[in-house]
Amino acid sequence: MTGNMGLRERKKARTRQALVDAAIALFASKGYDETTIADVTAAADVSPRTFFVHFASKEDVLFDDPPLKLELLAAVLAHPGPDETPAQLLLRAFHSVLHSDTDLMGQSERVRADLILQTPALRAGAIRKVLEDQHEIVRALLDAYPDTLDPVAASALVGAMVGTLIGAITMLYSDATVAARLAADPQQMRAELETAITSTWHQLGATG
Amino acid sequence: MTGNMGLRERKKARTRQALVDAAIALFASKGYDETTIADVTAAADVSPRTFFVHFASKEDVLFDDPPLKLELLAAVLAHPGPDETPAQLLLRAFHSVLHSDTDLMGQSERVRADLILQTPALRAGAIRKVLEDQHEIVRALLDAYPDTLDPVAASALVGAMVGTLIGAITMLYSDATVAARLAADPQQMRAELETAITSTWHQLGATG
DNA sequence: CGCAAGATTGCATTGACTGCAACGTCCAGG
DNA sequence: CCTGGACGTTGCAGTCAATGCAATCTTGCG
Repeated sequence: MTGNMGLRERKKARTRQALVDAAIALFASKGYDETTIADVTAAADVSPRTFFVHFASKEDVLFDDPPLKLELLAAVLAHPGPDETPAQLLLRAFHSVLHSDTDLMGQSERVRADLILQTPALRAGAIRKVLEDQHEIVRALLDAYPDTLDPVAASALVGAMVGTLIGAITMLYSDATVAARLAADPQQMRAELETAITSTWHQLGATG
Repeated sequence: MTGNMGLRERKKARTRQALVDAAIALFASKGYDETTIADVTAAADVSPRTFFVHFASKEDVLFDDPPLKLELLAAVLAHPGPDETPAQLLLRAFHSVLHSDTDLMGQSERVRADLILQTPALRAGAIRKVLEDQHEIVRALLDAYPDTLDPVAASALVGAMVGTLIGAITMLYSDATVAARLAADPQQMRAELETAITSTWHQLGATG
């Protein structure tokens, strides 16, 4: 991957990475709002104008790679089992992503998560991304059940899943003691999310 | 309410309303990004500086009154019935809000909803507001079940409800034919949301 | 009337973001 | 090898949102 590009592209990738690293370091030490683009570009030793060649906005530098494994999710959604309900399919897709090799509690993930949770502007940006992804999930789900599922129901279903996860994750990260416990054991995070989903859905089903 | 304030406050309120009206009119005709604060203040016949006396940001002028009836929600949540589960309480609170006299599909609501759905910057802002509200709902729910409910479960539960609603509402508004049908009959919106919630939750409960 | 509080305004400044044109470097075809 | 075009980078000028400060004008009250 990285090896077979020309010197030109390697150089470009290096400046991009320098910007990301500088930005995260500065955001973590000084705070997001207190860090200017000029600060970041100075630390990365490039011109301020260059920042916007690589990123569309200040917050975009933090969302370099997608946190959600959309492709994997879509792949699972593409093949519903016989007699599998949409909700069951969604749950199975979620499990696939959860048990893939995604790093959920790595070092840089922690720093990023802290920044996002602490900065209102970043919170909004992160959720915006998630909502965009949500739309694609809905589309994939509708493709899986083209005749039997109506759009509103599909969107509500996906919204419920995403909402459950966001609710759980938000609380897991914001509670300091819980966050510390999770940081110690990455496996714990999977278990937490697992029980959050199953227990929540079970309770929701028992309202009728 | 409006009558017993002095001339001073009435004037201030009038200025504020003039700004809101001018902003919505201009946003609707020219688009949000293409409308500057200077345009709005010129149309409202006040100084540009005055805008920020009334609103903290450009998007705030659209979120003048909260779309979610938080107080009502909190009031219901404060009095759980005996043997009522958290999920049941949440559902009951949602019903209360839905059947209050809130105008869900009024003219200005439609314009606002369209603007928010079409403008990325506004989507982010709306979500920020919803997340703040969500946090308060979680707190109210935890207060209702201080000993038996753990924070992560509560947050996941509320996230599921809010997520379900956002998913349904988004699709209801973005589908043009559906939106037209709803605009004709305001009562329809309530029914639509009602079935979205109950049917979604029922399906989620049948995943185990 | 006269004064204090509050509403509005002007001015200056910061910082995100954009369009444009220039300048250099890399890479391919001859 | 070397030359021309593609591409990464940069500087410059400009727009616009947002903020702090001080001045001005209006309202309400003694």
